[in-house]
Amino acid sequence: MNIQNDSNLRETRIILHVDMDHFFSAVEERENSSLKGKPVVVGADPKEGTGRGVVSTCNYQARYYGIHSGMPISKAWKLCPTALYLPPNFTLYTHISKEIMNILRKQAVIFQQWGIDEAFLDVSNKVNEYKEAKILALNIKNEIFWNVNLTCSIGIGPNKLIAKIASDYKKPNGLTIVKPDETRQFLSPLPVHKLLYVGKKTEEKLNTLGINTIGDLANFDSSLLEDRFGIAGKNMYRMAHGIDDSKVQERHRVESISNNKTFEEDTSDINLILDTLDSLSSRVYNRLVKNSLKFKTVTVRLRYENFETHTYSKTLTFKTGSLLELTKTTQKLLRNNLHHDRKMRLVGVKVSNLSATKRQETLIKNWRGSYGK
DNA sequence: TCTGGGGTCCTAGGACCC
DNA sequence: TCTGGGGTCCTAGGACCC
Repeated sequence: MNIQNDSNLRETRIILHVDMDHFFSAVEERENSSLKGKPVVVGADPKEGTGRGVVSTCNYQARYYGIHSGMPISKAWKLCPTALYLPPNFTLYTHISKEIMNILRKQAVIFQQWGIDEAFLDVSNKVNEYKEAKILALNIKNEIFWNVNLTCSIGIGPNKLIAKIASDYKKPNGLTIVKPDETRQFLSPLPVHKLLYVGKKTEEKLNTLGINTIGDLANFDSSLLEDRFGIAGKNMYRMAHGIDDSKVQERHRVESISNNKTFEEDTSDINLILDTLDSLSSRVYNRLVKNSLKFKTVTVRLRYENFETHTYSKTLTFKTGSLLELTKTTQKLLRNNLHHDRKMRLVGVKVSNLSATKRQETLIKNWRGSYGK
């Protein structure tokens, strides 16, 4: 692999990554000022320490107690029973997210939303140097604060990877700039899990190879990484050298629609399981209709009490938008694969292999027509 | 610790076609 | 009688993201 050849490309772009600070709990604090200064946890109902589910987001006061997103809500309760526990209000968060994304989209022609509260902006055509990019970032922070009264952290770098790691470097309300000639120094001491797509499992495997920091990874034998991790190993090695050619681009096509339900208590009540499956199918169907989509593949997800999870899918011979077809298929998949000797923790329904219905095709055609495309 | 819900992408084996 | 090579689609599982 020739690292040198890529440096020209990577030095031509200036990318911003904008990340809202503890978004859900920040919104809750904004809506109710009496929460300010207190530990706030948004997530599942803790039920005095017996609740299931996890922490979605928590503010910095709650983090002081060791609480973090993804943590079981029962553990959060043990760490801080006096924190304020709130259920997530997705309707509100989605509404505010749209306001924020509209502000950001106006700042960059090349824009990509990433989750509900993050976005990448390619501002290469808008600013000439990092000094200008910094001014732009400060303006963005001001505009967001002025309009929605929330703070964000921004990272600026020569590609998405660097920008993303930089936005996480100083929080909350941070601004971190990493110029192309500073990337190596910036990345080197950071733990490998800071890299995009290096999660818990990959980090463990890397640690056993004696790789702990991104610097360790950059100095490791690239062909050995490729042998061990395949394409992912190749990408990791490039990332460790600060190289990332991926484009900032908005994705609009939906690949799948799914709904899952974890039972309040693990159950072997077949009627409850079937009723839940049907209601999940209906919810998925409603979203299909709303988006004018048809499906071809149906997947049922079963999770047992020991957390063992299986997925079973069936691809139909035709595309359909029929609720009857969906419920028939999910019920069949469930009946053919259910283990009756174990209690069920979760069931899920997913549709994929999606395509537009006639109605959506017409809408797209009209939209293109009105824009002269 | 006892693990949500909504997604995307990748891998690997097998069926099937030419 | 023993067995190709390329391509696509399907299925199941898994890692990762917010």
